[in-house]
Amino acid sequence: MTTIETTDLPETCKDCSVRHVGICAALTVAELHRMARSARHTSHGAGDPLVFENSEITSYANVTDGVVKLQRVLRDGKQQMVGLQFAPDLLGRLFGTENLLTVEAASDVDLCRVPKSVLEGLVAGSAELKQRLLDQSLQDLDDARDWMVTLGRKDAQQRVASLILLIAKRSGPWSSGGAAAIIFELPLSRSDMADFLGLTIETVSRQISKLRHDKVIDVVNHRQVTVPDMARLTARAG
Amino acid sequence: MTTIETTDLPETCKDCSVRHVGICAALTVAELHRMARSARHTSHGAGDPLVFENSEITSYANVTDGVVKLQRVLRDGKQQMVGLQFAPDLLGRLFGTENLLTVEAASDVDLCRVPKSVLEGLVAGSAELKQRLLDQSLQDLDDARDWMVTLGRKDAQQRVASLILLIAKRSGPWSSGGAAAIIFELPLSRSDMADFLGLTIETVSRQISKLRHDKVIDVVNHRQVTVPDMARLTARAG
DNA sequence: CGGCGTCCTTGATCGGAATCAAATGCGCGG
DNA sequence: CCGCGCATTTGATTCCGATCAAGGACGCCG
Repeated sequence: MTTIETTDLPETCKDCSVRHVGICAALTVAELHRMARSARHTSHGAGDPLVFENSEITSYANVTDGVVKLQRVLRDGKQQMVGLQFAPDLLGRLFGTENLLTVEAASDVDLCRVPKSVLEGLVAGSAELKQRLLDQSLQDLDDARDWMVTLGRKDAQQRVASLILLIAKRSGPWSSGGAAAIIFELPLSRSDMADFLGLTIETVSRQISKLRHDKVIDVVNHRQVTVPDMARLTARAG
Repeated sequence: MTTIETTDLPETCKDCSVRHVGICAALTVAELHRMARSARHTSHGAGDPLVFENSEITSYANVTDGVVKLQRVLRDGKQQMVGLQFAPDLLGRLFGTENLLTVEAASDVDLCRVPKSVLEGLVAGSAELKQRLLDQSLQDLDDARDWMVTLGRKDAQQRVASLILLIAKRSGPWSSGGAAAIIFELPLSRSDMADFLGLTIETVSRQISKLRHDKVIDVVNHRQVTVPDMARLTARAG
């Protein structure tokens, strides 16, 4: 008896929000089964630690919902965020043996964890998957380099505007032409934002107040942001 | 008649310094021939522009000798260096259509240029090559994230020490145990260093003077650096 | 040898973000 | 409803690095 593809999908994948994007989109049904057999879905609250720096890498994880912070901690306790991952990004340094980063849930997060050996086996067998991973790492590299410019050459005002812009863009694909206001929830606390931006909490807060005073953004409850005019925010981001 | 591998090598590859490393090490002799047929070696003096931001990508290039700067320029003329490439790194954003970076020779540089379509054809056909490129981009990503920490959280002294340390490590593999002094040539001008570090020329110069005064490094002719004790330099780098 | 240009160093002052300190707002449990 | 704890905002002061401004050092070319 022949069935259509969807009925053959592993149970865990059937309703998965990332089934058709990210690395899962690059897999055949057979490969999906192989992965799903050892995959496990987990949920985490905002602020939960997901991976500790210097721990051994034993699994990778697909972000199926929420936002995850990647950070590096200095000996003196200061920390710098080096990336944010949204669904459907893959978490974990491929082919690494040791985690170089601390990973924390920024918002509530759902993960689909896959043992290291299983994913690496799939990568070895699938040129398409390898291609997908290469694409993501190249994109991450572009993003990291963009952020280096922000950290190295922008002042506090431009940095804060850059971050809000970044989140606005990833929150909802927005019609670039339209002048409609964008509304979204910040997945980051002021402290997180400071860590991302290489600033202090106080400076972040002051710059947000200034942007608000200048009517570039509106903020309610510290978290919900409205951007009436993306072009004006973009201009502030340098 | 059977010949040993080396006699079958393309002429251009026979004496090439990167023949056995980087992407070339991942290629079969046949693939090397295919690449060599359209490859072209070029030499460039320090400071020569190699690639302009926003230009179309038409070729990739293997760095066979020297050091290359990757930088991003802001509208107001400020610039931030986002990476350094040494032999045998591959230059050029894979699968991109447009250069997002300005590329300049930091020192005298030799390149082996390959048309975009030729290299991409080879990548499509060789899992090993794809793997090698994935490895490099993952390494570049790790490096970029390391540097984000430097830019976001370190003070001027630590930044300058970090850069000298980085160059020292890439200049000559040094026996980590030994206390022998390391001597090397800086491939970067003060201005380049400032661009890399998100500082001004004056601040870089002052910090170098301070490191010299504290006997952490010795400098002659502005360029030749001696590090008597790597551990002490590492400590200064934060 | 002397003059000039470029790169680097050093000094004086200024400004923006960090730090120190306090007030306000807000959620939560009693 | 009140009081407590935490995150955020706001204010005052300090300090590091940018900026402005000279002064060397070195190489190149006449």
